Amino acid sequence: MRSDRASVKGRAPHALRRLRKCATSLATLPALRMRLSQILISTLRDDPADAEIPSHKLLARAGLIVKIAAGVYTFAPLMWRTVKKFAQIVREELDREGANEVMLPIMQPKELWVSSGRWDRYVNDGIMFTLKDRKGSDMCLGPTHEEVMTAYVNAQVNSYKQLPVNCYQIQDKFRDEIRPRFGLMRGREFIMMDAYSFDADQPGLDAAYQKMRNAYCRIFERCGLAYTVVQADSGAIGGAGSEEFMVIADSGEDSILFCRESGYAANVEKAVSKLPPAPAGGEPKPLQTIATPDVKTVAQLEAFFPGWTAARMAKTVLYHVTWKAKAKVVAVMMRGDLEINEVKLTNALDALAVRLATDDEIKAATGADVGFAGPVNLPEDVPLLADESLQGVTNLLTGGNKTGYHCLDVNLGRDCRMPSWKELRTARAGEGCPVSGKPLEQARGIEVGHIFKLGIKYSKAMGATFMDQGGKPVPFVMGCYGIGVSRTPAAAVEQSFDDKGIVWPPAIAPFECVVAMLDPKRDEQVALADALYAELKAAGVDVCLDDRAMSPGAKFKDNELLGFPVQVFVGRKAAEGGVEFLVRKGMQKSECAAAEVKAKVLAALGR
RNA sequence: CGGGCUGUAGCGCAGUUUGGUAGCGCGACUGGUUUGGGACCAGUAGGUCGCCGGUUCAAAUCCGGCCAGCCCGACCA
Repeated sequence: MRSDRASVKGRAPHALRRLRKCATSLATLPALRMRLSQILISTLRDDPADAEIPSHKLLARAGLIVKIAAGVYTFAPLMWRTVKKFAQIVREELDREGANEVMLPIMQPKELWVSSGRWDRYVNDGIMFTLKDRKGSDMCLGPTHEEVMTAYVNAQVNSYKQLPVNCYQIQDKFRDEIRPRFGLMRGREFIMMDAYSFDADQPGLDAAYQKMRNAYCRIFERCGLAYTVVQADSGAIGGAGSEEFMVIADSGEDSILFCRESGYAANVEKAVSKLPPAPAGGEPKPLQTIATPDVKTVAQLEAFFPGWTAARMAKTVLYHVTWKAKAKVVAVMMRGDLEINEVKLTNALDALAVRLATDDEIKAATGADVGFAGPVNLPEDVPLLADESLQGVTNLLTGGNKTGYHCLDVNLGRDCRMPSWKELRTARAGEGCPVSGKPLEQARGIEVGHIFKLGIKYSKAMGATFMDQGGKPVPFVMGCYGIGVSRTPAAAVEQSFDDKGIVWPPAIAPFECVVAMLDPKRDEQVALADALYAELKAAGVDVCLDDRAMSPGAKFKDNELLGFPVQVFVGRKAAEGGVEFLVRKGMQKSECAAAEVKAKVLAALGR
């Protein structure tokens, strides 16, 4: 090796030496300037027709993202700078916790997914992009990387002495979303950081999880985002816990409930609440069946039976439930004034999926048309679940299981089977916080991060084990952790914009500062702008020089739209050393002397 | 997967009802005049009207099929 190297160098081929001579010496190159005139920027005057939410409109109008297909985008140079800056923050904070950055393949063989048992489900759900290679072998584009990472670590780690291990990557992900929308928020190709921790036992996992949680908090804090950590549904996987990091924004796809008093916060999919009890039904009365033609909804029943409030009614909703090997129609009872949470229902049944039964399925299962389902005389083969809110409630009003009839004074267990009690209710704003009892508040959130205690689901399925101290093979105890790397900058825009355009948080702005010469044909403006650029650059500011030939008005508008946090305009007062200074957030504009610029920029950036 | 809407120049749109051989604004290009809030004047280029088929002397326009995109539904017993 050593001698090979030396000899190659010593006998460099003639042609290679010539090549070297052609290269320009670095010392003779002019100082590097980030000039906007050399960066591909194409802002639009109008909002694109297909954009709905502010971040999508603004990112598209600023030319920062360009759609190539539904949910598939090109990142323009300035946007890519932003994404790279965010990715770098993610890297720094994960590395601080001892995680290892790797790069896993996007294209993956079917066998890997079969080994974890996920191939059929992902293919049937249509969420995975699949393809065949020239030999006809099935491949897929990774929607997530548990399989690859588990296989990788399993192959490298044999002993408990090598644990814990935490690896992550920042990589393109592919999911064939049912409905791609909102620009970068829900794309079919997107960038994600996914990390996976491997521990010997549960306490190890708990510690790994906590480290990641801390890192995530630092990441979103550094970006200047208003975010909250909420309890999240952990899906059919179960597990000890899962939390989501939510950026608060009106356009968020998730609904969260929270309490200022106790700090309780949860995704509505998971949230629980304290509920005012239903009005007392009194001592059990005899069951009655009453003709209620065309009365099908709770609202109609309240009108039909004056005095009966929805809280004393029990609606019976029929669901078509799918498990791995079977499917069935299930009856679910809920207090009339409350709503069923389908995520909780799916979990309670340990099912793959639930959906409302069709009219035909309802008729087949209950013998009655839609609107008249109830527990009384419900066929034995239809499982009966009920929400805990109905527990102990006497003399209920329910459907009669017969078209055109409802039952009054139904008492569960007496007039029908005793249902299986579950917590199935959707918590709502205004109901009591489960911790403090104070009314819960509601907000919309954009999920930018999700951390998850996986346990041994994948390691067990895939036979990924290490040798413990007793010399026995034991499955890894895993955690997985994701951050939407392309989504988070979009969420930042969603949280920070005004009528003039984007207002980037400094930490992830394409540039922290722009120095714009309003007339690049005037030597004194060019010279002053260039000097200020050099001074700011030397002071560690990520600055660019706007030397584009445009009218002053256009230049103001363009920079406002692009949203650089600090903007310095060199114009007609350049000869006297005067410039204009703009803090984009709040649009505070002032004039100052060139000599003050550096201090003002650093102050505006909080340094 | 259902329901609705849309597809005409790089972008935003009109024209389709009542068929007659394609237009507006922005943008682009050339020349000139400009230079503090998306400048002005003159000129130029750019469109198989999403695709395929049908009706017709004639189709952006009418009919059929397909494709693409967007919005909504997925709390109703």
